[in-house]
Amino acid sequence: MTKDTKSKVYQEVLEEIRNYIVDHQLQDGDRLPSERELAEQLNAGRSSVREALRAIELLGLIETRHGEGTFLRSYQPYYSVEILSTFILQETRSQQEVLQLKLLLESQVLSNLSGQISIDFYKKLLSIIVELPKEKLHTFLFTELFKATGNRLLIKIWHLLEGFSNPISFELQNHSFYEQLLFWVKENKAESAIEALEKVYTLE
Amino acid sequence: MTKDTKSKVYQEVLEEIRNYIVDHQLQDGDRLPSERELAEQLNAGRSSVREALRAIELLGLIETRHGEGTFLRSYQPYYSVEILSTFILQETRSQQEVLQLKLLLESQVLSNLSGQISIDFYKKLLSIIVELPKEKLHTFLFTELFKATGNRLLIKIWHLLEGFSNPISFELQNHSFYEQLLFWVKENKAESAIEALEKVYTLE
DNA sequence: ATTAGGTTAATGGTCAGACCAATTTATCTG
DNA sequence: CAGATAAATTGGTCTGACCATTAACCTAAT
Repeated sequence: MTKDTKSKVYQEVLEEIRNYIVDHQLQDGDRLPSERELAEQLNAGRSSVREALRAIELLGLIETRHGEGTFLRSYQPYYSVEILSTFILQETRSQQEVLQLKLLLESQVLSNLSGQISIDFYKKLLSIIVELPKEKLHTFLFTELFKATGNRLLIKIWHLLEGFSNPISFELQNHSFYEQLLFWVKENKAESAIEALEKVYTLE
Repeated sequence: MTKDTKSKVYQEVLEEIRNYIVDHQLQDGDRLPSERELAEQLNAGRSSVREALRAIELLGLIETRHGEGTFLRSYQPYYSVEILSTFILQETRSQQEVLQLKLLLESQVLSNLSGQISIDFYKKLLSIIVELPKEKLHTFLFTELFKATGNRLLIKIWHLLEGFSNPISFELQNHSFYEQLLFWVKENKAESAIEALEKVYTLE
């Protein structure tokens, strides 16, 4: 018996596209082969190729431009956030897990950067924070901090979690909260920052 | 000029399906109309309907069963996360970053469980460790520890990192190393454990 | 030589129809 | 009534056709 090796064509296409990207070392903005080319190369129908592409598109990994082609792009939660938000609301458990992991990553970055950020960087962030609207504070600050760690993979995964958790995120904190957070990190007091952050995540 | 009002059909179908679910108060396990019904009701081609359904399926919101139909299911981000992760991992390609993130997650779980594991659990793990071959020690121990945290998403992502870091993994440690690690966690000395773990990851 | 305008080719967007495969439902038969 | 059989339903896939948009090319007027 050949086990459950029968996956749908569009899933195989998904795999192949991934391989193609790897083999050709495609970067953000690079163009994928046309739907017709892919269909022929992968020995599949164009409709199956399209199913795969639409799925990837909804995830926000590619961008399609009519008449031009299909292009790779840096991950951006696209429609997915909107669609997912409708469904997630009931599923508190998985949502809880997303938040938990998000908190974990954020705590770690605070810890990693504790006492490691320069005065200039600190002042720069502070000056931007002041002018930002309340709802953008969290994303901005942590995006910058994650960038500072230099780990792109970390950033991507965190962004991914951001996208999934956005609609139901925790209660918004004001400017002083994030200024305090940043201050603690600068002063090598990440424990205090993490503690405060955990409090925000767990109250609901 | 009504500018950006031209969205793709499959996106409108997405919307309509969402509305349908809300209007009919569908629960997990409930069945959606067939592809042909949807196509007719929404005045769209079946292929467009399928593009929408495939996209939702990849997101983990529905499940399709050949010959039966399409069913709502509890939201599980893990499937799409897997796809996304593979894309992201392949894209960055920096094994260093993978290891870094993997260490991060492992450190965090050690810290989380520090002083939290029961004697029984400790003894049980210890007894298994003794009998395991050297190359399975790391995966086993951390799999159990991650399980203990109860976050399935966390486990999933960590497993992915495991898979990708396999070829370039660090030098294998012997049994006593992992026994020591576990001991530290039990004794609420996660700092020591993390320190030892970091040393293993960074030497090369 | 430059440029404006139009033609052509490539590409994504969409639909219709056909056929297969898996499953359920209805029907027939003993 | 139970089991076997046939029909209908549904997802899975491919092909071909046509439209809309874009880019590339070519031509002709300046």
